Amino acid sequence: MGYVFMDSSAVNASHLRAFIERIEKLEEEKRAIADDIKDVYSEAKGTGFDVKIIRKIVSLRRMDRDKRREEEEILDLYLSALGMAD
Amino acid sequence: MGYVFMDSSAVNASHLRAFIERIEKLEEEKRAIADDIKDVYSEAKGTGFDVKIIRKIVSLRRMDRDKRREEEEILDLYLSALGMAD
Amino acid sequence: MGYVFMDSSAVNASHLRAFIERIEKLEEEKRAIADDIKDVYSEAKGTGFDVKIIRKIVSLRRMDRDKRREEEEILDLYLSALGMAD
Amino acid sequence: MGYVFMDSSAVNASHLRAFIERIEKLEEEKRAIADDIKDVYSEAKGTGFDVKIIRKIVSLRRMDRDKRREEEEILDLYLSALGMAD
DNA sequence: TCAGATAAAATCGCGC
DNA sequence: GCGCGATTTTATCTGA
Repeated sequence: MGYVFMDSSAVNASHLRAFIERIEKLEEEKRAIADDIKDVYSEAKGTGFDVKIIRKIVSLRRMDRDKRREEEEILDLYLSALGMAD
Repeated sequence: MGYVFMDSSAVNASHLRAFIERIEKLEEEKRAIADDIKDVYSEAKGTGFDVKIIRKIVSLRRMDRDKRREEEEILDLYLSALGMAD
Repeated sequence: MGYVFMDSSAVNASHLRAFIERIEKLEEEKRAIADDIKDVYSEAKGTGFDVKIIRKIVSLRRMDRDKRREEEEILDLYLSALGMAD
Repeated sequence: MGYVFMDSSAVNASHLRAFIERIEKLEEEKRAIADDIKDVYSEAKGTGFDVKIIRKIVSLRRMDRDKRREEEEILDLYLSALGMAD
């Protein structure tokens, strides 16, 4: 703000503003990517694919990934419980 | 309400009240079951089981069920797309 | 399991299985009630009510109840402190 | 795939695969940004800010933006109706 | 444009 | 008290 001496409210306000700007910038980027995803679905649809099926495939592949990760986590839990954790 | 002739606001209010009471009753039941679930976890913990592991097992089994259901759904989608739906 | 003598792992496994089954049964019941609640909202909607508003009413009433309960608890604390608890 | 002559199924499969990969890549990026946002909130919290309040501010500012944009759109409509659109 | 489904954000509640 | 997972509420999207 150009002032050398600022009371703590001003510092706070300035910090707060910075946080908010970073968040809003990131949210804007996120929204842009969401739009890109929508575009890809549209393009796929325009090429004759069934969007519903593609969504389901993507969803199933995500579930596979999630399940695999959860299985690794529970393995770690088991090993910990057995005192064999790395 | 005991009145034979009610204007539509009264009818509305009465209906609204009935809906709200049904919802609140159901939510109370739901809360009671959530408490029961908590009790089972506590009991398991008291028997020496690791709650975290049980939660993970329950979660994995739920994922299995979900995945199986999604796979059936996508199969239906494929069959529909091929004009072979039942 | 039909065996008279089981080692502790088997006992453990059997207990664990029982806990998991109880939890899953309760979770299923909870889910069923959640569905019922959704149905009531749908029915209300079909009767011309605004679901969003009903949700808000239910939420406000829940807050009121919680507030009242908390006030009663504070009153109990006061009474206890005064040696006048029931 | 290295083949000059592919039947249409292979072409389809290849196209489908490409769409799915693009979607998954974008979803991964989106998730990464969501994580970044969470990190900023955490950082703000660590600096002593109330996350709930920051969320509310961000939300209000978003509403303002939407409202402003909507008002501009309405203004454009008016101008169009008057044959004064840019 | 609306309902119904899907996904995201915010909130709640638990265990550590 | 804080992260983390579950739940709930809100917003978005798609197909009719």
